[in-house]
Amino acid sequence: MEDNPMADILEATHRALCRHGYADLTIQDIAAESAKSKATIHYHYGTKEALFSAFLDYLYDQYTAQIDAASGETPLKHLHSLLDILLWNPTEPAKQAFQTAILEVKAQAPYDDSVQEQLIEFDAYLSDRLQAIIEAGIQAREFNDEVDPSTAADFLTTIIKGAHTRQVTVNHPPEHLSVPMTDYIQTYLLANDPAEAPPA
Amino acid sequence: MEDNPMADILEATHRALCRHGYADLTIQDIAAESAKSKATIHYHYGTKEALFSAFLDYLYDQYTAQIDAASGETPLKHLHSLLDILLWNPTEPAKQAFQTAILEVKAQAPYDDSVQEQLIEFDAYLSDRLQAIIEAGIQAREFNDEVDPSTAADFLTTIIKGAHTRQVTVNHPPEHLSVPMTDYIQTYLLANDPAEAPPA
DNA sequence: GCCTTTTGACTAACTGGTTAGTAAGTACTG
DNA sequence: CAGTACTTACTAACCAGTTAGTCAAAAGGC
Repeated sequence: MEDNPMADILEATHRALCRHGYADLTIQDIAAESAKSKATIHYHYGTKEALFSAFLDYLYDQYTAQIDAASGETPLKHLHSLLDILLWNPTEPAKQAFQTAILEVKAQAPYDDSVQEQLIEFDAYLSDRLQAIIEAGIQAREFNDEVDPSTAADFLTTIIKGAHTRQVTVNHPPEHLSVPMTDYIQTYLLANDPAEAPPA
Repeated sequence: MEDNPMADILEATHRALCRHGYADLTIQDIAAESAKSKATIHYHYGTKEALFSAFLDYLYDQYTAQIDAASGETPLKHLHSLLDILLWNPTEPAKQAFQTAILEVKAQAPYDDSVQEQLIEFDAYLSDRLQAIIEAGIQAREFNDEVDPSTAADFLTTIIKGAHTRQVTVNHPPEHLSVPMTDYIQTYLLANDPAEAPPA
């Protein structure tokens, strides 16, 4: 399309992945989606494995950009903005197929060191960003300074990943997280003038 | 082995699943693991899909039994016992392969209604048991009666699933959950004589 | 002898990857 | 500018390997 065959193929991979899932993703599917022949895909990327590794790099850039797009006047608002992007946003059925395919890839990580290394970077980026927001909140005296930013960021990361997994496997809407998540932030993270502590 | 070919095949399926993973699980693998021929597997279970559906039923019984094995003198101890079983226990590398295979199955749920229905039962059983424990804790005045048992059980379920996903995909040890999880239970669930509230 | 269980041999479908070859554009050379 | 060499992009045809599922025949128990 845009006179860049390599990029075309990556975009076609994205579409084919959503349409067929990772387990059933064939070079032929990608070829069909890119209006090229199967051999052309091999010509540009060699093996299927090499293509997919390049695709994960391409996804990583999108992922970090999405996370960086979160913003807010205060650390608390920044945090909520990030949660919006990661939890309430991917409810759309269009992105649901993508979430499913990503979970398939995650499940393949233990069988493929290269994939696992790349997924670790995804995970670390999110966790690091969360930690930075929490540290900023503490510094601004908006968050409780007794909170350990690393532990709390790790906890939030686990919750987010759990929501994604349950959404894919049992169709559990991430909206259910809204109340307990807000409560957790309110009670744990915020620098409470010790007035009230409303539980879930 | 035990003069019950059907059961033998299910156990062989378990072993083959751990050894090869779900994506690479073939009837031939199961046959090899059961010391039977491929055709014999088909004779007893028909299609691969039917076999795997029966295998999930078999797993469900094990899963619920494992959850029911949790116990404690008080609801709080009961809850910690259950978390022990679900989080700190599956660290052993033997069970790690199994966790990985299960995540592969979870990722296939959206493509197979039958699998998804079965996985929903797994999820619901855990969430229901957690809810029952929380309700018992409230009734015993050990837990805060302002907590909504359904919401809290759902939150805990999501956290547990998130820990499993991260353990498989990025080798993240569930032990990291210990501190924030204990804090959450302490601060949220427990009926605090409003003395102290130590965050993470 | 009959009914269940088991098996080896086979097939149809599909997959990743290879190869020989085409077409079009670019760079170099005299 | 004409001709040649080289490169990029692409393709149809093909290959080797794998897999779920079938089937007729053999083995085993009662």
